[in-house]
Amino acid sequence: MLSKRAKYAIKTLLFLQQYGESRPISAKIISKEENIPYKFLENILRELRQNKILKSSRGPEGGYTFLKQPNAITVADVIRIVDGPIALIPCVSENFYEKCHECTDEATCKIRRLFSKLRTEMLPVLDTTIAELASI
Amino acid sequence: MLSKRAKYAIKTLLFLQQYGESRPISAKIISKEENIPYKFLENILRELRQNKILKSSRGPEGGYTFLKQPNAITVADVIRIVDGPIALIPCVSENFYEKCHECTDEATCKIRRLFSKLRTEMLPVLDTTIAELASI
DNA sequence: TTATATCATACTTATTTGGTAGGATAAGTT
DNA sequence: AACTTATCCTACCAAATAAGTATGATATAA
Repeated sequence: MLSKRAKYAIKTLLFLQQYGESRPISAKIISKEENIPYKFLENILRELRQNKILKSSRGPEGGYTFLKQPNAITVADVIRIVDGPIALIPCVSENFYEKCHECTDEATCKIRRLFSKLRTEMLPVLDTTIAELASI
Repeated sequence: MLSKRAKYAIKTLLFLQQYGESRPISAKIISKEENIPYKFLENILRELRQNKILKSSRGPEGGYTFLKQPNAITVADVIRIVDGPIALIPCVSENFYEKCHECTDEATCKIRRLFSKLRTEMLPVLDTTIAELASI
């Protein structure tokens, strides 16, 4: 399951794409409009900034805008930052690889093979950019 | 992420497919061979039995065999029984549908649209049967 | 009758998720 | 300078879920 955190993050980026082209948008506004708990949103925004997706400006009229362009940010990027791996088992993850604890032979593991295929099918869908997603 | 429970369940079914055609296989053997904590495995086996995937026989020489045939059990079936929905957000799940809490309009929700497509891509992969998976 | 299994309920423990609290810091406005 | 509006940061907390255990009852073949 996608976490609320990730869902909020995507919603936030879609909101910024729609209203934040020129001026920064504050967490307060996003929180109110997208129905996201304020303090929780702050955490998410910080994470997006630390990962070079957004930039921020302080003070009145401050808020958040894109650092990376919306047509260069994929949904997969956001999920990886916020939730971690796309793959459903760690041993087929490209970005968060981990050996399965009980697995004796990765090369012949049938589950691994299936979930590797699954990841392969999932990725193109999640490689949709925020810009594309907004215009769907 | 796939839970360990689900992974163990699939491994168990693969094991039965390989060694349990004729005689029942005990939890003890599966536990040892597949490296699954015994008592935890018992829970999983019970769930699979209650969901008409396996049947059991008691006493010495007892154990578990298929009730449903391996070519009629899909990986998706197992995941649904053990973990719940395949879909990554509840509002696009066929078998475990739930409205998203903050969502105002499901019909126009772009996230919903994307994750609906994602589910559509995932399903054919997970509709692989245990029999097919064993012979991959 | 004994050994080997499943069966059932309940409990525990660790991790993750979804937040909150409280205050520091920066910047624009008056 | 004071005030307001905002981000920034660390830490904490509560509920839910995941993963695994404990204890004992029940059935069955030898």
